[in-house]
Amino acid sequence: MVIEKMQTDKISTFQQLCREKGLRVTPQRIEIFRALAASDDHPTAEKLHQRLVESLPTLSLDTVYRTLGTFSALGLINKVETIESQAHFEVSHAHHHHLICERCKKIIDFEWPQLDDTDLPHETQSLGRFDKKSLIVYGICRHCL
Amino acid sequence: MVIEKMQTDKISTFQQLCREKGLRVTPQRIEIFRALAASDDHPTAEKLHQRLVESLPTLSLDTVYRTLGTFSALGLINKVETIESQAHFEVSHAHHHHLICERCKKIIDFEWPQLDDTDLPHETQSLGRFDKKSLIVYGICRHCL
DNA sequence: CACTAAATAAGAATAATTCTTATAAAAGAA
DNA sequence: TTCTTTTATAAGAATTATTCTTATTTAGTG
Repeated sequence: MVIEKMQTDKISTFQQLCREKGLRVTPQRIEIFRALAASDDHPTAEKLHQRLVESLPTLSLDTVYRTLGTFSALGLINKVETIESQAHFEVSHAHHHHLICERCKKIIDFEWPQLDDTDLPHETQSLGRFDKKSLIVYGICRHCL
Repeated sequence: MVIEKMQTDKISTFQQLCREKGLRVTPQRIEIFRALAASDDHPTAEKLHQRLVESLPTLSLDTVYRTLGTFSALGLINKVETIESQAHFEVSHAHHHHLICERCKKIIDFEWPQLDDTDLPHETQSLGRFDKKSLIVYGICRHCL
């Protein structure tokens, strides 16, 4: 799978992936993807832009937004939803969920295959076809406790 | 519990609740709460305002935002997080999760006590104290199928 | 009824994101 | 390679969602 490949060698297969999807490989796209893949936090577009202007001084914030949107539409990255106004992003990898610290707003990934494999309650079946589970668990992280 | 009371008779106990919390009972607050309690969708602040200007022609959008913020801080209502930019709101009731139709963006409540009662995977315990689970399941609703 | 603190309306301000347009640069063809 | 076509970018304007400022109004209390 594409996603699996990304995990083992995120950057080197990136150009390949773009071509498969019909996307041009631009320095901006490479750097934005690289920066996001190298992030262990879940940066906002703004934050990524701040990090990237050092290596690409002319990079516009709009390009970061546009590029993240493109990647997200193709499933290369995910938007992480929080209560906050700014969207957070991450490179796609094995399906996972998020812990969010209510104090410092840090977002932590965790996997829960047991949840992924559990069927929704029976009564939801009549409501439509819902499958993509996204769990957010709020609390206080270790550092803020 | 307060929340339980709300379910059985949402409006009539509302004034009582405000007083307990030290909030003044204003026509705006009553109407905003009433309108939200009467909603079976999960309206945005903007949408609520549109509905309310008919009965309260001078109501400002700012007041809707401010009031929803106040109610939310007190736990009377919840902000529902979606990928979209606008926040959605609902009156608090028994803890529940959300189905979101990717096509029409409709938000549907469902309960899953089994999930609520399940402990998080063991390895999350070292990361902090996380308890409030909020599950969103994406898919296609019955009408859009 | 009068007082005081809190809430509101109105519109300005801010923050996040998207759009417009002219320029630049990938990818493919010659 | 060079040319051509098409897509992507930068810059800044525009839009959207939300919050702030300030003057005015009003709920709660004595």
